[in-house]
Amino acid sequence: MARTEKTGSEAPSILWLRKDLRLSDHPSLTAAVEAGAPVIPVYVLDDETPGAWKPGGASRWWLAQSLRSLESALQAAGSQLILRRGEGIAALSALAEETGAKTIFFTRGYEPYRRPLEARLQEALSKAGVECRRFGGHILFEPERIANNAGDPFRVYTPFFKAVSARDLPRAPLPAPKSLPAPSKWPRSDRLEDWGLEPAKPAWASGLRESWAAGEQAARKRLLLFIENMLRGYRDRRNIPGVDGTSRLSPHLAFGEIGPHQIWRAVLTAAEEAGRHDMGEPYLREIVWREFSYHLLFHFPSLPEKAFRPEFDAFPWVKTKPEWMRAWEKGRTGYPIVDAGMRQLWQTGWMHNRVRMIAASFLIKHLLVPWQTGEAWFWDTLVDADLASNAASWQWVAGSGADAAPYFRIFNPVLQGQKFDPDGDYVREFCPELSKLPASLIHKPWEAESDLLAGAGVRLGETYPKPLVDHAEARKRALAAFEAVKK
DNA sequence: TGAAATGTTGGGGCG
DNA sequence: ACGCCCCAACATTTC
Repeated sequence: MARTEKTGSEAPSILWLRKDLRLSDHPSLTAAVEAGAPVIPVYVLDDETPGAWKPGGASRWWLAQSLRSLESALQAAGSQLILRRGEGIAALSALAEETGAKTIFFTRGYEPYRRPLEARLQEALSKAGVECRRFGGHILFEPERIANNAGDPFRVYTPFFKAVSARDLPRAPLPAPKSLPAPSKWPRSDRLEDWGLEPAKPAWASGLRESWAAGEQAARKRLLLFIENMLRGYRDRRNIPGVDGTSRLSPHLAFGEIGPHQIWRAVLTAAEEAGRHDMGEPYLREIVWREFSYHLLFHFPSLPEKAFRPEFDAFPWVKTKPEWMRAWEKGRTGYPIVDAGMRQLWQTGWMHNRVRMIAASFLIKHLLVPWQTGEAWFWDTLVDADLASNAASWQWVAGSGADAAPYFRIFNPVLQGQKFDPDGDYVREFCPELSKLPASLIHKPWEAESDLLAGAGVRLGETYPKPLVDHAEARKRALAAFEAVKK
């Protein structure tokens, strides 16, 4: 029987990896292994499929680290990672032909450009006699299966959360296979170094290197650390950017180094063991926000480009001022909490969620720059860049999204700073030129007496910028602009 | 997962 | 003692 021929001439399967760079809790990997044929894992760097959101700079850096990590994990399991570059369908068709593969396994995606890609792949390969087998795993529930009583997708978070909570618990995570059956002959692979995923200037990536460890092992370690030390205090600490109170799992989730089922199960188990059934809820609500974003993107594929509420198409954005945009990007707006956030993003590829809301609100409402412009910057600079979460969150802040913050809800960057960074620790870390200011003034240095500023070594307009816009004036202007979208 | 404007209340100063 | 005003402090409404 062919079954006894472990490494014989049996037709192999291809395991097409994308945002599922892990071995555990990986339904398509498990299915490929259980199918019994040799498995050829492949990652295709596809910068050519039209309409795709190509990974930005920070994501490409992370991807390189993650692929390295995955490669060694696969080797430890007796396998390899094949790297190919090019248009996805062509690359996979070629690989199937080279290897004589009869089946291709993959995890489905929910982005608008991935869905036609998967459909066309299936069409192309079936003509060549190759079977496509598609699995879930990236989110908790398939979007087709979650709907309200009318059969429509949810547009409001709370009912969505209730509907999801009422379902059976997400399935138990799958264990990683001990080993992957290897083909007798491995196909050619690109060299990762030749892909140029990491910036040529090492200075740019040094902050990323210092801040993160990519890969499945690091992801699981972080989850355990978070559950062990931080879950209990999450409700109170999650909004304070100056403390390490969040999970920081977002980049691991974005690349599929860990799956939401694993997180869900681990959090619930920890809560049960602590005898506090509801301990995990505040954090799991955030996981469900991610879920909600994916479902929204699935049902409304234009979410990354177009306002969910069409009346916002008429919004009178200010004609883009490149120098304002540059100031925001580089953390030179003159509002310390905004600038600290934007610098954290630039240096570490990540920004605390509370500060994301403040910085995004500032760009949209104080500077009246279209939310898509900020979305594009985040897409390029975030290591956790994720089309669904990014698009849904920017639209949430803009007020144009499903279940969004009302437009007139305008964050006051001074009050937000004082409320969530009361001692100024966060600002001090990322805006060191302000670090000698007292907490009472660190969020509004322009109100400090000149000798106090001098004593702290601050020269407004030189060492640290004056506010780009006056808050009260900007607020009035934003509210006036809002009149245009009121029906 | 707001902020600011506006309204209300009640204590205390003062003629 | 009384009415009047001022203005925190808190509550409600509006943006």
